[in-house]
Amino acid sequence: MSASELAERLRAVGLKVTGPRIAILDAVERNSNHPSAEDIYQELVDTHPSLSLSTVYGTLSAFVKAGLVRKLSEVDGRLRVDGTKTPHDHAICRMCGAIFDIEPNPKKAPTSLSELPDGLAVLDVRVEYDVVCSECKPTPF
Amino acid sequence: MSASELAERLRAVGLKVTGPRIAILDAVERNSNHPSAEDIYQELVDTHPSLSLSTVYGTLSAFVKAGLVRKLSEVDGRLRVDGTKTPHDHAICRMCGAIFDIEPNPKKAPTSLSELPDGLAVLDVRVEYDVVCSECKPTPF
DNA sequence: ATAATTGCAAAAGCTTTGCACGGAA
DNA sequence: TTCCGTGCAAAGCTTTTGCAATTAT
Repeated sequence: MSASELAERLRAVGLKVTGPRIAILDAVERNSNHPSAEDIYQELVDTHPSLSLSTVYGTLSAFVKAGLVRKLSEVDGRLRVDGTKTPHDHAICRMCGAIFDIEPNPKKAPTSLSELPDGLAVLDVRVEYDVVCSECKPTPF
Repeated sequence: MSASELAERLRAVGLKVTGPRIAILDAVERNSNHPSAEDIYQELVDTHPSLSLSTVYGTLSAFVKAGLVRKLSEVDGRLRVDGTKTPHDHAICRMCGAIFDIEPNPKKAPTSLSELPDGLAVLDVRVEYDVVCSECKPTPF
């Protein structure tokens, strides 16, 4: 995806277009590895020497809020993001932390008895909705 | 649940029976508030003055590994546990961190379009499997 | 008796914050 | 011009670790 296309996507959600934001959005969407903030920083610091880790954190937070990227559970204490366009489920190995993409079965709810590929032994399943509750929902006026 | 019943449940999963473990298991199962480690520590420290926070962490970790309690995503950077017997989904408010129990619909996979009670506006859905991958799976011998 | 658990303190790790400078609109 | 974003350093929080004393089996 070209820089101008990335810029357009930033504008579309009301974010100012800056060098760091284009670079970070590009990195997140190109990486299918569910990178952490540190991963993204390390990938970009060679080509963007002035980039700082705190900018990566702030930018990812803005992207999540804007819906540009999806946030996974913190895996072993680290934030992980997913910038792919098509939503899917994830399997996370409790021992090594590896993350596998899982295609959801639209016909039934996920259960810990589900058959998963690649010899993945399921210990538990989490289904979590990110919401805004009625208390926090901003009143029109 | 009585102390002897709690002790029995610990023995059943191969954990030694100790005062802190009984107290913590009891607190987790009685609290339907998805408590954090600190929450549990604060609840117990009055009646168990010698209890330490690091013991709560270690004990919760052992309980999760043994399958006695379920682990949620870290909500705003904090581990949360759920000690209820019947699995269910969760809705987490992005603004205030409140956690709501959601009854799963077995007939269809969860989506961000799902209708949720209590005026909850859904921003995203996460489905995550806790697994042991084939690399980490211990070989029989 | 033996091995595991506990509690304390300190360390580690990730993320956030404050503030001054620079850049986008 | 005005406000927002950036970068640096430092602070903040949660969680983990090392170790000696205690406890369960």
